[in-house]
Amino acid sequence: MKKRAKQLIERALSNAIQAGKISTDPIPPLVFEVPKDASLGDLATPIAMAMARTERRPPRAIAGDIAACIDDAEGWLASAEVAGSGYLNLRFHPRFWHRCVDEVLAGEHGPAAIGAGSRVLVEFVSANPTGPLTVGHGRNAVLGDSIARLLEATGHEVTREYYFNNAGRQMKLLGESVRARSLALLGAEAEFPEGGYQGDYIADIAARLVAERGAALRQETGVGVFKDAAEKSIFADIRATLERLAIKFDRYFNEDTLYADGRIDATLQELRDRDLAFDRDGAVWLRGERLGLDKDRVLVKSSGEPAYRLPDIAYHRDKLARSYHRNVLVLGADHIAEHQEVLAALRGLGYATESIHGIIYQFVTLTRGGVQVKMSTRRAEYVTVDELVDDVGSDVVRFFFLTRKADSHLEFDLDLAKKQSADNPVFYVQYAHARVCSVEKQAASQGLSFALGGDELQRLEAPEEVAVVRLLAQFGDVVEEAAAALEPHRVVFYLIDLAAEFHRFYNRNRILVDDHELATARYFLAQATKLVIADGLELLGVGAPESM
RNA sequence: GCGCCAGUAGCUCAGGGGAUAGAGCAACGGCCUUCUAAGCCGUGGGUCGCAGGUUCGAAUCCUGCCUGGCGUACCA
Repeated sequence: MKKRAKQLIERALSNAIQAGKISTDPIPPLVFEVPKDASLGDLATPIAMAMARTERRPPRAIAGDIAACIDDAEGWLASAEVAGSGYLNLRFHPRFWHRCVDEVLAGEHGPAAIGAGSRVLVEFVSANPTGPLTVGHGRNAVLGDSIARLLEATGHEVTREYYFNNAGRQMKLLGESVRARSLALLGAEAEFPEGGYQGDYIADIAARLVAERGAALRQETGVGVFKDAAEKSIFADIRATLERLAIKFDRYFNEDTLYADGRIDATLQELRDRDLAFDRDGAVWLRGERLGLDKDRVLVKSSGEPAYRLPDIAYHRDKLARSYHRNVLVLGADHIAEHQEVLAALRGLGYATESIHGIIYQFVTLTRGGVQVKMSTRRAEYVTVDELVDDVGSDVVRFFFLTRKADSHLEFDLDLAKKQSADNPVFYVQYAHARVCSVEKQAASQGLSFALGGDELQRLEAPEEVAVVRLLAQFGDVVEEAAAALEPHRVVFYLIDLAAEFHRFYNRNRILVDDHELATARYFLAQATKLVIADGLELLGVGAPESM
């Protein structure tokens, strides 16, 4: 919708310049907004107000000149009026709306391929394989996957990647925890490690291992067998959980490969070569001040083990070497500092980091009975994604996580999600889709069939009918803007608006009326709505049920 | 102390230079002999955290302050 308006006004502006009516150079950005009050028109631009100063004329006069220069040969506009303190308000002609419905029915309503030719890596989840995915990981997973869907829908070539932290101290601790539980099952003395993982899943893994290997485990001196079993088991569980949310990755990048092929050492050496790393107290440090950080940070602990940030830097070097046009990564708010360190180190190594877009989402607050629930994976105090999906289903979980922008804290009220799931707006949107399907069934059972032959859509004259079309026409704009901003929540709010307009239309008008021409017009309006809702829900990874 | 994010209706949140600030939930009152009432219509509800500043115009941008979350680990 905005695309058409933009073409018209851009041409009007150049006409006005040629006619000597406007001299501002350069012209300020041409933006359109949908007026809150539909009586003001379908689209408005404050461009004249933005030029008032340089033109040294009242905005209304400038807007009038632009309006007079509009060359609308195809007749899309019904009017272009100057309003308020200098808005130029456009109102589309009914034939424009009919065209929009036609486009939806023909499947031509989607966003433009603004990302054509652009290769994008989306890294998300990247949870350590030390336990089940929790609510916080759920937000990450759903956000990342929906961002990837938006990018794909706008023509980007997307790779979904999970950075698998299967190296380091936490994994060792995980192995020790399993070892302790296993030996206990075999009746041997085993001290549970300090700060070890206490979840039931550890005992389950130990039980399976004992069943498989028996008493031979008592001879295991290392932790390797236990760690490998735990990693394999937990990884399988994580994958299964993600699949329940309809999330699949194209690639799992294993952290241990960075150790195996020497890239950790190579990265450290390059940092040293550039004097960005130095030794102190038996550890190797990243030189903070030179990189614009507030202090020095440990790269290699005095124990000889790299701290987490060194492999992270090496991993990002690998990503950049793969030359994606954009590198999106989804991170919890607790990783902000680390993200800044990685970016600083990369710049210090001479890399351009403009392609990296970190989406930092704020924490999920979990409340139960109005009281906040504190979570800790190690103490096994958490609510898992699996539990949520068990209780309310994948659609509700996904939709819920996407109804807030990443910057906002998200309160997940467990009581509300579990007991009153029918109040969730996801049903409101899905219901609109199901209602259209119901109308289709009803029509079929009555032996009615509809076809668009010519002017039927002209019968869509009621305000609530036009209001639905106006929203349908915005779908492409919304998806493009959501993809550009990497903000799936825009699609969520759009769908709620569209569902609301459809329900209003549905309640005020019967679709299958005796007047066949009118019934045809309404039937296809409903069809178009159904198609757009299904497309929108698909972007969110939420199903569009045919009946509810 | 420093850094990032947030503060908008009773609650949860959209809007993030532009027209009279919106939605859902909660409260109250209406609407099913007719395509799904998981719906619709109506009513009430606001110092947009506070104070300055920039601007023709500020919930929106800038500065300071207050409150909350998260960081500020030789945890990841």
